[in-house]
Amino acid sequence: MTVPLGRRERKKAATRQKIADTALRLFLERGYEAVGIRDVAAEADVAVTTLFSHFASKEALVFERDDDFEQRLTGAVTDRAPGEPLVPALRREVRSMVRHCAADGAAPIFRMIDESPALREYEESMRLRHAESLAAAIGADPGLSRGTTADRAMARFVIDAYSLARAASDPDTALDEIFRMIEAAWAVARPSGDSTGDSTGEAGL
Amino acid sequence: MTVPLGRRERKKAATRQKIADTALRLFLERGYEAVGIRDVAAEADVAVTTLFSHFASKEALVFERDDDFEQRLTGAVTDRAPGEPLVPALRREVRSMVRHCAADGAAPIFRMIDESPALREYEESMRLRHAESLAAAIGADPGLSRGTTADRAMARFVIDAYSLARAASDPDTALDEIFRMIEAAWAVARPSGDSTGDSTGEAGL
DNA sequence: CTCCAAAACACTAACCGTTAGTGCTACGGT
DNA sequence: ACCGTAGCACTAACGGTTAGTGTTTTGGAG
Repeated sequence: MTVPLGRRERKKAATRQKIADTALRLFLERGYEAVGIRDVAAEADVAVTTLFSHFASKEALVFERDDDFEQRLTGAVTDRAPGEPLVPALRREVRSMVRHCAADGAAPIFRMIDESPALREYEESMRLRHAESLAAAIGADPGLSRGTTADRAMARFVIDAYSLARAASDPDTALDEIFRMIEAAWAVARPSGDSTGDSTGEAGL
Repeated sequence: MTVPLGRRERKKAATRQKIADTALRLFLERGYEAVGIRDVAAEADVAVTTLFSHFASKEALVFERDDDFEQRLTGAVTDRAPGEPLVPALRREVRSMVRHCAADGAAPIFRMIDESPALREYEESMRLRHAESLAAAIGADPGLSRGTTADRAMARFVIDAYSLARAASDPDTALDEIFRMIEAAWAVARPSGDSTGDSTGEAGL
């Protein structure tokens, strides 16, 4: 577990990285839709099947580092300062993510995403998966969880905030506004019936 | 506009309906993924290109009547009883929609959707389009709109409620819980900066 | 009624993302 | 030094989708 990366794994990682770099370069040069999988494979000097053994789909080439996003979200919940309330921690993290999208280095990539329906669609369904993880992270904290349904709703709202803020002309203001709404929603979240299956004995109030 | 449908349009509509009916029948008989476009076209006795002139994609065959969904949502906003608040009207409409999904007639279709990743993904991105329409409907009512950002967030939350309730083991309870959160969120929605680009002279307060 | 422009429809052939099938080769553990 | 595994390659195909082209149907104008 202590990173005993052998030659094989290093080579594999190198191949993966080479494919991702090549793909991103070609996409930015010629446009996402104008570049075919066969082009990327040829330019990266690998077979098409090899490319698909590293990436599940063409879109996945663009969101190579999407695990980071997921881990930052769940980390904001699990690693927050002791006693810190949930919503501000999430807001801080989401704000940082949104800003990163507009940073000089990442901006062209996100412009490309916004211009391609296929990529936008892929990103949204990726975010939905992230929401599931976030909901699980919230639900795993006994002092936090307010029932499966409320946790899931919360996670969705947070993802919505990210999505909407990124698309807004003034992301910071939009984010503040949406998180004010989220804060209010979370404040009243308190299951009444809770027939969601995980009756873990609500230690509420 | 008073339905002066000529023979041509009637024939066209009939062809479209025949394709949709055939497709749904085949999908339910053999499973969505097991049926190819060429199968549907052959069974409906049309050319593949004709099929695609009526439906934009294979998935669209399943969600043939998705306009209804959109219009019911926006209608719940625009046609609500005078003086009725927004949130209860939306909750009523969404509840009715969720129940319809579980009704005997529609249940097999929605089970098929839930079992196919392609269909689930398509549905989610369809809902996102519906959310845009809903946000526009809310924004179009001067007595309702609380700014572009809040309206959009609200629309997303409502779509989330639908999605989550449909997946919940007890949809009715889940819907109540989420809408309690939505109600609270809407209550605090009030733009402060509002530099969302459409500065149409905010008649606020 | 006749003729025209438009639109629906058909057919072929292909494009593109993706996968199955089949090996070969190089690496890591023993 | 050896063997099992896993990474990689290649061919060929599948399935959704579209371009290109030509034919039929239809509603409307004269």
